Amino acid sequence: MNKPKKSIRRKSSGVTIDEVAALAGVSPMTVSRVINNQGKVRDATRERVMHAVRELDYTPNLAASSLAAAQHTRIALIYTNPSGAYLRELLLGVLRAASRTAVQLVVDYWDELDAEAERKAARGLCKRVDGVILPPPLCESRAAVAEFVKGGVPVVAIASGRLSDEISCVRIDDFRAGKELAEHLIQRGHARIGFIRGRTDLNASARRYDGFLAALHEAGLEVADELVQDGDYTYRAGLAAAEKLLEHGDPPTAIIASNDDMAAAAISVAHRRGLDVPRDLSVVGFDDTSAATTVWPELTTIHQPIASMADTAIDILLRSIKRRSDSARVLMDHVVPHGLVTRDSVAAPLKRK
Amino acid sequence: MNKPKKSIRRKSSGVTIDEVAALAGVSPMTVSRVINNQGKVRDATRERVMHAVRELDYTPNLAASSLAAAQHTRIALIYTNPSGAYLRELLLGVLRAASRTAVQLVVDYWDELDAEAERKAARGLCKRVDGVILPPPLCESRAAVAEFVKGGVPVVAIASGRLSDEISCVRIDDFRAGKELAEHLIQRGHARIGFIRGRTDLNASARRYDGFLAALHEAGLEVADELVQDGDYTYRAGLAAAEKLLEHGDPPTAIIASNDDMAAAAISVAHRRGLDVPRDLSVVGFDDTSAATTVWPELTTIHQPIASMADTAIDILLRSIKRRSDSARVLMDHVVPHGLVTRDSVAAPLKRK
DNA sequence: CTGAAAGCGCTAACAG
DNA sequence: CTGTTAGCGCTTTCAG
Repeated sequence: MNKPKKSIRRKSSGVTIDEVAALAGVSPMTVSRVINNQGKVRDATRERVMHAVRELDYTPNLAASSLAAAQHTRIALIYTNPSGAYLRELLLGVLRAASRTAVQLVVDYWDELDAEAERKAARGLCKRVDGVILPPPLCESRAAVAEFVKGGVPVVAIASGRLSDEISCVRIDDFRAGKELAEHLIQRGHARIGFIRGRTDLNASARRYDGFLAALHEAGLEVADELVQDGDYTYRAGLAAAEKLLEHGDPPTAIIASNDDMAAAAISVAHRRGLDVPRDLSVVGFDDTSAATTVWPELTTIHQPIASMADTAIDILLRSIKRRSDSARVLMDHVVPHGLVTRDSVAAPLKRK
Repeated sequence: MNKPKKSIRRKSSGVTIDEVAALAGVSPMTVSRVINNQGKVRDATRERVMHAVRELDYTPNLAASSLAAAQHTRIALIYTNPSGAYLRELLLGVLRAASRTAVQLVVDYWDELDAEAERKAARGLCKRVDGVILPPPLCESRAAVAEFVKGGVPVVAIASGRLSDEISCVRIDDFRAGKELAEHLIQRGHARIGFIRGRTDLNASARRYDGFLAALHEAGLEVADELVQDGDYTYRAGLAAAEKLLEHGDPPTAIIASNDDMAAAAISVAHRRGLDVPRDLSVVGFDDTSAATTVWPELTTIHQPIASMADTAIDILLRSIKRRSDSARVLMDHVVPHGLVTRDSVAAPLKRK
C-alpha cells in the first residue's frame, strides 16, 4: 500500500507519472523524457520505464502536460457547408490528433461569407487561436488566407491545390488521381469519356481535369468539347451536367465526375433515361465519401485519406507554432498517397452498332 | 506597467485569470466563480468582472481548469460503420462540448464486433475512460452496456430507445416522430402508405413503426401487411424493400422509410419504374442526414439535433462522473425536440382512376 | 545521462 | 458574498 500523500485535495483515480517513476525506480522527469522521447535516456532505463508504463497501464494526463509545456495551443478548424462531405473524416482526424497532443480545438462554421465577412472573421480568430486548418473550399479564399498570414497565424490547407506559398498544405496529387481515373476507363476500352468539372475557382478541380486531359492525350484520344461540362460539386449541378452529356447525339460511354455527389447524380440521370450502369454507361466519382456507397451501383472513385491528412495538418501546425518564435516560418507542401477504389460502376463499353 | 513576476519560466502570451482579476479589482477566485457562474457573486461584482473579461478578451485556459478541477475526464465515443450517418453531427457536438469543458475525448471504432469482442473491448475501455457515449446501434448492445455498467463507467446512449435503466439516454421521441410523418402524409390525402422498417433489433425502429401505426389507427386507416417491409437501414435494403412495395398490384401512394438512405433508395426504384416523385409517389425519410439532400427530389424527413444531443450527452456524463463518488448513480432519460423538415418529395396522391 | 525544484493557470476547500 | 492557501500532473530550467 502506498503511504497516503499529504494531499488535501481529492486524488483522482488515474495513475500518475510519479507512480510510474516509483515503480521504475527513476525520477518522474526521466519518465517524462521517455514518453515524449526527447532528450537522451539510456536504453536500459528507457526499457524499465516502458515496462512500468505498460504494467500500470499509464496514460499521461494531457491537460497537465499541455499546461506545463505552455503548449496550450488552440487550433481552429473552419468549415463551410460545401465542404461537408469531408467533414466527418476531417473531424475524426483532428480528434485523433487532439487526443494525442492535447491541442485545444476550436471548430468554427463560416456560412457562405463574402470576402469582407471572411476577413473580419479571420481577424477575430487570429486573436484566439495559434493555428488554423482550412479545408476546401476555404483554403482557396485569398481574403481569409491573407488575413491569417497578416495576423502571423500559421495556416494549413487541406486537400487543395497549393494556393499560395505563404501557407502549408496537405493534399493528394490531384493531377495523378484524375489521370489514373481516366486511364482506368481507357484501359477498359472507353474512348468517349465525359468529364464533369468541379468548381472552376478551386485549384484542385483544375488539376483533376488536367490529369484527365493528360491521360487522353497519352492515349492519343481527342478531347471533345461537348463532353466537358461544369458543375459546382453539388448533386443538382451533377444532374444538369449529366443531362447535357447524355442528350448529345453521340453520348459518352463513361463519365468522370469531379466528386461523388455529381457522380451519383449522373447515375440517377442515366437511370431515368433507361440506361443501365455500368452496362450502358460507366460512371466514376472522386473522394470516396458516403455518397459513393449510397447509390446503386456503388461508385468506383478516388479515396483520400482525409482523417490522416487532418492529423498531419495538426502536426505541421504544431511545428510551425513552436518554431514561430525562432523567426523562420515553417512551410510544408505535404503530398499523401491516394487510392483508386474500384466498385461496381465501371464496365467495358458496349460495342458500337 | 506590471512588476515582472518572479517567473522563472517563460510566460506564454495569453491573458490569464490574474490579469482579469487585477483589472476588475477582485481575487482570481471571484473571476473563476463568475466565469463558471457557480457560487453566489454580487451582481455589481459580476458586472465588473465581465467587463474586464471583455476588455482583455480573456479566454480561460481549459487545460488548467481541467487540471485544477481534477476534471481530467476522459470520455469515449465509440462508433461503428452503420452509425456513420450520424457521425459527422455527433463529432461536431462532442467537439463543441469538449472545447467548452476540456474533457479528453477518446474516439474508438468498433468494427462489427461480436458480443465477446465487444465485451473485451468494453473491459479495456473501462480502465482508460470515465464515461462512454454510445450512438446507435451500439447503444442497443447488451453485452457492451453490461460490461460498462459492471465497470462502474457511466454510459449515455444517443438517439435510441431506452434499452436499460442502467444507463442514461438522450433521444428524440421516435414514436411521435413516426406518427407526425404519417400524419403529414395522411393530411395530404394519402390512404395507402407503405412503410420500410429499420433494423428490428433496434428499439428506436420499433417506436417509429408504432407511431406510424398509431397515426393510421387514429385516422381510421387499415394497415395492410403487404405495405410493410423490413430493411436494415442500408441503401441496398431500401432498394429491395421499395421494389417489393411497388411491384404490388395495388401499390402505395406514399412510402415512409425509417431512414434517409432507404428513402433515397425508394426514390431510385420509383424512377427506374418510370414513376415521378412526388407526383406518382411520395417518399419521406428519417434523420435528415446528407442522404436527404443528395437525391432528387430532396427528401421530406425528420430532423434530429444530433450535435446538441451529443453536447447534452457529455453534460450528463460529467454530472454522473462528479456524483459517482456520492454513491448515488445519476440516470437521466433526456428527450429533445425533433422537427419535420418539408422538402420536395411529398405531394397529394393522384386521383385513383 | 539523470534528478530537484519551481511553477504552468486554474479551482476545491476552508476560512472570513 | 469574497479571499487565502495549497496543489491538480506534468515539464522546464538548471545543477549534478
